[in-house]
Amino acid sequence: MLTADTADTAETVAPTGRRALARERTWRELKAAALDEVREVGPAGLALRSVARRLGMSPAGLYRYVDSRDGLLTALIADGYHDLADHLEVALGIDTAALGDRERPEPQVPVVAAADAPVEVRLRAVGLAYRAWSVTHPNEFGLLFGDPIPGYAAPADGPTVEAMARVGGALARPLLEAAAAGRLRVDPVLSDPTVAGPPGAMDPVLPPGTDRAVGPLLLLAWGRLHGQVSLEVFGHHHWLFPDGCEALFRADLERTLHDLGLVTP
Amino acid sequence: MLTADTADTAETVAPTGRRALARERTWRELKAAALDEVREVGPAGLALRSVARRLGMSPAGLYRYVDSRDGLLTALIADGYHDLADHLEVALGIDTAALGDRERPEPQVPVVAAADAPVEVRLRAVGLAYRAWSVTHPNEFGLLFGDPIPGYAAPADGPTVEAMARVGGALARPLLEAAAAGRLRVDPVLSDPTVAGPPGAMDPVLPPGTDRAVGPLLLLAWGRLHGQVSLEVFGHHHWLFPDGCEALFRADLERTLHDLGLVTP
DNA sequence: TTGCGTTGCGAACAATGTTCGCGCAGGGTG
DNA sequence: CACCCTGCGCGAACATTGTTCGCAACGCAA
Repeated sequence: MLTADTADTAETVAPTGRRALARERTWRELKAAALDEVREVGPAGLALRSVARRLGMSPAGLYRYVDSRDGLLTALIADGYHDLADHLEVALGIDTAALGDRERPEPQVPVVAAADAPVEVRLRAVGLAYRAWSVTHPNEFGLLFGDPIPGYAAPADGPTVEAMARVGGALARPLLEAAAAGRLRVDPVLSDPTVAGPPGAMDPVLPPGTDRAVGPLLLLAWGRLHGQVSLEVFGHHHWLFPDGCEALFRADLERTLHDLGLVTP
Repeated sequence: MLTADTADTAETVAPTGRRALARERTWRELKAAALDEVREVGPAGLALRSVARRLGMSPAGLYRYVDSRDGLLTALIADGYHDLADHLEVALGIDTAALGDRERPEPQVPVVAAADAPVEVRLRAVGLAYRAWSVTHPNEFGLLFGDPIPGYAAPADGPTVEAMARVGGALARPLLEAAAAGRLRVDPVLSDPTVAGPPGAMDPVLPPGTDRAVGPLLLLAWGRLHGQVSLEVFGHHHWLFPDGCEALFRADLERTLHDLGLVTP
């Protein structure tokens, strides 16, 4: 049983067969219902019996598709990473490589920077898209970046890390372009082996052979974006800072562009 | 009933009386047991019945001290903010103003910068202490900064915001000192009213009359610290970056000092 | 001592995740 | 075309959780 996972993770075999199609459809409906519930009550409030009710199904019936509540959550996490990655790629003008069962490419993002735009414009676009997705999907953001579900560690080959590698790859893309164009000012501190890590780290995100300093630079920029967004989405900025969150985010983003040497003061 | 809350939030009346002392003691034991459980199984895994078992109490008995599971969580959140603030203040050489029932000032932090140290040293110290506490208290970090508990909004006058204001105040202190010394380079973007917010925002953290740009600067620096720490603690950095987290954090911190004009390249 | 407020307990209720065994229908195989 | 059998869904059940209610015991003040 639970062939849905294999059909979802590795889409090697064609999902031919009438039965497999029905299974796939209800599996999608199940995830959609669960995602609706997460949107309403948050990741911690997701109840299997409630999504069963939405589907008009028995609670036990769900276990033909899911091995546990946490398993459903990890499936939603993987989908969430893919959704975020789709948005980031759209912001970069990429037509969302290899979208499988999720049908919708997303039109509206604050800034879209085509592939021939200058790198600073592209980095700005992907940063703003990161925030825009997070602010408009707070509960999914919590699902992806909030408390990890207790006792769970993502299997290194699981769909979760592959999906997360996609968002890392989208964030890295402008940096790689800048590095290729020689426009990236690399801080000597970041090239230090203790910072850059062993060669081969970041392999799932960065192509092999890239400058050792790009990895730390990516994580540094990502961490900055993420910090502002995380504090804002979880209500820590908004608490003492009602309306300036986006402006503050833009200011920090600009500062980061400057730190990377991509823009002159 | 539930006089413990009032006795805990406002310690106006002396807790005289033999009974009040016993009540206070079991209330502390209760919070300690709950905190132990949070440390072991995470905030989402905290079970009232389990802490009741630890205390050798009936589950119903807990409700003489707690109005709900979420109420207990908010009490732990407030305590967590205070604990973090204590660590930050210790790193700044302040003797942890007004510690009430929590008895322990904390000796070991990576860097302690006395009040007469240069501001950049002090800001470094508080930043490193922020990370050190978070990394050594991952589940409490998740409690404070992870998913907000569903449907809960901190009451504006509650103990939670007061405690959080303490950590904001500790982070702000070096910035205020730098501003007072005229050493803070203020980005004109950050003085813009749309970024700085209405006058009077950040009142619980910053003393009135401080430069309007200090608030955004604080949130900017805090967001940077927080982003790196959050990604690290929740396992997103560690996943593709085994050992360089502290070095990366230090690099970003140094970059931030530079952005603030507190250190020359 | 008497009385009252506080404290704790046992039982109970609703809701949750999860398992087990059964029926049943539909699809691939003879 | 007929058959079997695989997969799907269900009902019931069990353990565990948060929470409430009424009752018993106890400390403290009058």
